[in-house]
Amino acid sequence: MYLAVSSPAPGVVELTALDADGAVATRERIPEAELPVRAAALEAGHPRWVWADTTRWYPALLAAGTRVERCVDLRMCRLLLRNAAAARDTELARAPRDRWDEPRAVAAASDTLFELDAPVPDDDPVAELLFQRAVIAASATPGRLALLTAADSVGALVAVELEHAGLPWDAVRHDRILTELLGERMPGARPAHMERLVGEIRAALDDPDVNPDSAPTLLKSLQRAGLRVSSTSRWELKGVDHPVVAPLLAYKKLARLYTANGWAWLGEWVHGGRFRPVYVPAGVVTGRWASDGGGALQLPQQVRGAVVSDPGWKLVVADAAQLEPRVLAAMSGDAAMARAGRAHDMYQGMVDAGAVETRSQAKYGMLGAIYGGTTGESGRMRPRIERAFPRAMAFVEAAARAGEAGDVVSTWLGRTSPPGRDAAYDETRSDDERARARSDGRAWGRFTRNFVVQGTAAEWALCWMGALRRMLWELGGGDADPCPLTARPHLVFFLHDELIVHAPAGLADAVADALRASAAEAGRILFGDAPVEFPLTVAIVDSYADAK
DNA sequence: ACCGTCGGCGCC
DNA sequence: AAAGGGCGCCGACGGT
Repeated sequence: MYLAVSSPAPGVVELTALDADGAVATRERIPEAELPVRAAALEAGHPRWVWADTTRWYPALLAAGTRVERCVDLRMCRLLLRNAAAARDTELARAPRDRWDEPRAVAAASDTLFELDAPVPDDDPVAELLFQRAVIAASATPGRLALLTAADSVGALVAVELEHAGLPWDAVRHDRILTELLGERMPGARPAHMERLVGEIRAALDDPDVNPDSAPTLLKSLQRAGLRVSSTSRWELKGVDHPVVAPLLAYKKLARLYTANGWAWLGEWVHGGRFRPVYVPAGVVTGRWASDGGGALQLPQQVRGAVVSDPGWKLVVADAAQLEPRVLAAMSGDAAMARAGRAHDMYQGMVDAGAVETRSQAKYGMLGAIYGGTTGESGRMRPRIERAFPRAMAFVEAAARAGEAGDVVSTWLGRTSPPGRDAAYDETRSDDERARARSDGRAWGRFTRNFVVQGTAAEWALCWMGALRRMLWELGGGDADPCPLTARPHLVFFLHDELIVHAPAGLADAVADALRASAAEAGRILFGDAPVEFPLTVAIVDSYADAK
C-alpha cells in the first residue's frame, strides 16, 4: 500500500511498508546503493511511495530503469495543507512550523563549514504521512484535498520524468535558425545582423556611441532626437514615426533571441540531442509550475523548429483550447458559458450565442474578466460579458472582493492564496497614502480574481498529465513489458495547458486518442458531470514548429 | 568583485 | 489597439 523511504544515516535507506490502515507491516534498512535494484522489485507490488522530496529519490530510480506509478511528496503536500483554508480547523493549523515546512535543502556541495557538521538524519516520513492523512480527514473538504495532494505528487513524478527524458533538440537546426536570423557569429562582437542594425540605429539617432542594450542612455538619445517617449519599450515605440523605430524594434527582437536562446543557451542546456530544463512543480503560488534554469516555460516560437523527434518517432503536440474560460464556466456553474464552450472554439461559440460580435471581442472580454482588466477593449466588453455570463462574472467578482477585503481565496481543490497585507488602510494619514492603499487593494483583488481561475486550470492540467501518464504507460506495454520509460511513448514537455509526447510513429494516433481521453477524464475528476468540455488541438508532427 | 533591483520581453 | 494575472531570464546599473 504505502512504502516510505528515508535516509536515517548517510548511505543507508530505511524502507517501511504500511498496510491500508497505516500500521507498519515491515521495516528494513539497506545500503542506499542497493535501492534502485530493490525498487524495481518493490514497484511490482504497486505501492504508493512516500518520501520527503521526489527530487531526492526519484532521479536515481529512473536512471536505473525503474518508473514509479504513484507517490506522496510529503514536503509539497505539507506546504499546501499548511496554507489551505479548508484545513484551518485541523491540528496542523495549531501545530508550530517544523522542518517539514522548510523548503527542500539543497546539497551544500562545496561548503566545508556544513560538511563538518554531523549529518542530520531524515525526519520520519511515516509519522508525517499519518499526520497529513489525519489533517486531510479532519479538514472541511477531505475529498478535494486528498485529490489535490495526489495531483501535486503526480506532478512531482512527471517533472522528474520530463528531466530524465529531455525534450528532443536538434542543435544543428538551432544553429541554422540562429545564423539565419542573427547573422554570422562574430568573435568579440554582436552577430552580423545585429551589428548592422546597431549601425542603422546610431545613424538614425546621429549618436555614434549609443548602446541599444542600455535603456537609460538609449532613452536619452531617443529624446534628444526628438522622439516623445517615456520609455524604450516596444509598445511605446510602435506608435512613433521616426527612422530609428524600425531598426530598433528589429534589434530588440534579435537581441532577445541572442541573449535568451542563442548559442550560449544552446551550449549550456542542450546535450546529447536533448534539452533538459529544471521544472519546479507548484513553484508558482497558484500551483502552476515554475522553472529554475533553462527557461523551459518561455521557449520562444522562433526556436521551436529545433525541437525535432527522433527518426521513426513523432511529436504529438496537444494544447487545451481556451482552458481558463472553460475552467471558469465549470467552477461557477455558468450554463450559458458552458454552452458557448460546446464549440471547439469557445470564443466563436460566444459570438454564435450573440454575446459579442467578434471573436476578438470575446477573447479580450474573457481575458479582462479573468485578469480584471478595466480599460481598452476588455473594459468595453465587460458589461456584455456580464449580461451574457452573469454567474461566471459574479464568481470572479466575488474572488476580487475577497482579496480587496483582505480575505484569502481558494482554488476548486483547495489551494489557498497567500494572505493579503494587513488592511489597516483607514489609519494611513495622507491622501497619497490612502490612494496608494486603495490602488494596492485593487491590485490584490486582481490577483485573487485570477488566482482562483489560474490555480484551478493548473489543477486540471495536473489531472490531465496524471491520467495521460497512466495511459501512455499502458500503450507502451504496461508492467508486463520491461522496456524503460523512454523506449515507450512518453511526455517530453509541459507548458501550463500544453503537452508534448514523444512516441514511436506507429503509436502516434493512439497517443492522440489518449491525450483527448485523458483531457476528458481530467474534466470528470474535477467537475464530475458538469456540462463543460475540454477540447484539445492535437498535431502529430516531426517538429514543434509545425504544430500551430 | 559581488549582489539586488529594474527595464524589457519571452511564455501561458 | 490593449496594459488587467502569473512567471524567468538577460544586461545594465547602482549599491556595497
